[in-house]
Amino acid sequence: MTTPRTWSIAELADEFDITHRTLRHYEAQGLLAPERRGQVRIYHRRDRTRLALVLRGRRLGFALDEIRTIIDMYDEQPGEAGQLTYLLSQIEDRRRDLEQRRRDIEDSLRELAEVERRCQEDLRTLN
Amino acid sequence: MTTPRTWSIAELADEFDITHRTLRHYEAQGLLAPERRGQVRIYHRRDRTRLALVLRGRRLGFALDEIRTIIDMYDEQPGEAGQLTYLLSQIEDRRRDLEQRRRDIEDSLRELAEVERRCQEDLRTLN
DNA sequence: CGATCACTTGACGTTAACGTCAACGTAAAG
DNA sequence: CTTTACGTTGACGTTAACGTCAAGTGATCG
Repeated sequence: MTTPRTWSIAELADEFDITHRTLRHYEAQGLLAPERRGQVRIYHRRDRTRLALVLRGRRLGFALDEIRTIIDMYDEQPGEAGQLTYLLSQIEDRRRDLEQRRRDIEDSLRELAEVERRCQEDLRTLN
Repeated sequence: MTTPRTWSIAELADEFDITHRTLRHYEAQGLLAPERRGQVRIYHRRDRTRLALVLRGRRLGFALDEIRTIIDMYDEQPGEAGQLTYLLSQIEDRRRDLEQRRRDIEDSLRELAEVERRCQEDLRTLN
């Protein structure tokens, strides 16, 4: 039997190319909650996964507290029907947001391609 | 012959649901450069278009100075071959960035769909 | 002609997301 | 046993992107 792997703060910081300050900040914001061995933080695979989600949210330009509510949606254990329908409405909001972003991105990519085309054409006429 | 339409700061702010402060801020950052009739700003269709690009960049989570360099890429009139190849490399960087974001978004959408599915299943078992 | 808009500049305030010390604990290594 | 490495908690600093006054200007309306 193998003991499940854990990480120190420096190991996680290295792997994801962030600082320990960032990790402590995320913890202070309630995004992570690593185990404590005395004073020292021990990150489990679960923390690692959450961190990856946080960083993806960050790449997408979400604020940290938005990210928290999103992530909390994922591993919530919902009880009653009211909470479930509320969660579903939240999901709808998120989906709309993400789909708007996707449209924005695809528009941007199309326009980039157009600029690139003109660029290469200009380059050819220079030769 | 119809005179081309222009906008006041309030009209643009209303239309795009931002404040005049935001518009002045974008101008201070070099993102917009409306005409001046005396002291007063007159926005032309060109400014309107740039504003739309800025706001799209903002929705995508870009910083304002990134947005400026991106937008400047669009309506630059490049002369020599060196600048053209440099511009092409910039375009490549942007494209990579945007494609990463698109992947992130599609992953997020997939996971959202999964959470939604489980939610609706839970709802059914409650009935 | 005084009031009311719509607009202007200037300057300081605010929030988020960390950066950057300072000062301390602790465990292994020489 | 002291140095070194790695970790910890404050606490204040910084930057971006505006918000929020305050105080003034110019056109128009009754």
